[in-house]
Amino acid sequence: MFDLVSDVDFMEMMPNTSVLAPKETHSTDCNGLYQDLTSIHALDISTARSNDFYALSSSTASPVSASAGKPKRKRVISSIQRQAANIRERKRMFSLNEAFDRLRRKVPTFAYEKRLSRIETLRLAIIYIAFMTDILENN
DNA sequence: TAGGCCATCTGGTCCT
DNA sequence: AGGACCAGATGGCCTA
Repeated sequence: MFDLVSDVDFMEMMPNTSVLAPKETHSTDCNGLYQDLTSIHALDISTARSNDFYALSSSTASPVSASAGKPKRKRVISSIQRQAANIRERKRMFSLNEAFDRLRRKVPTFAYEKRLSRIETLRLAIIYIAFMTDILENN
């Protein structure tokens, strides 16, 4: 497999060619990792809120502010709050991946045998934007 | 089997 | 006070 980011020569690319028609993405494969978001959204995070507590950390291992030497307030959360935070984080990562999928569809690729990884997508997008900018500036 | 990629969990920090 | 964001750790899956 060639190095997609470093080997792609955009000067050889022309708009409206098949190059600009990226292969269908695999946004739903990934071993079912894009699980049913409806179930995630259906979860009622609000119920996870309760009489939670912050605690002023008093242990010796408590973090210390980088700027000041005073002990920092350490957040102590219940397991229910932790679960709610996990759900929020999953939703956040899901929306991030959706954005990556949208970007993948905008970035021209060769008939690629596999989906671009996130880092490949970003690098290719950078190159593509630079290429298009160059075209605009030279016209 | 090693390395790459990804999802998930987790705790810390920032922001409202 | 709590949600958003971030980065590190971990484990699973896939491919060369």
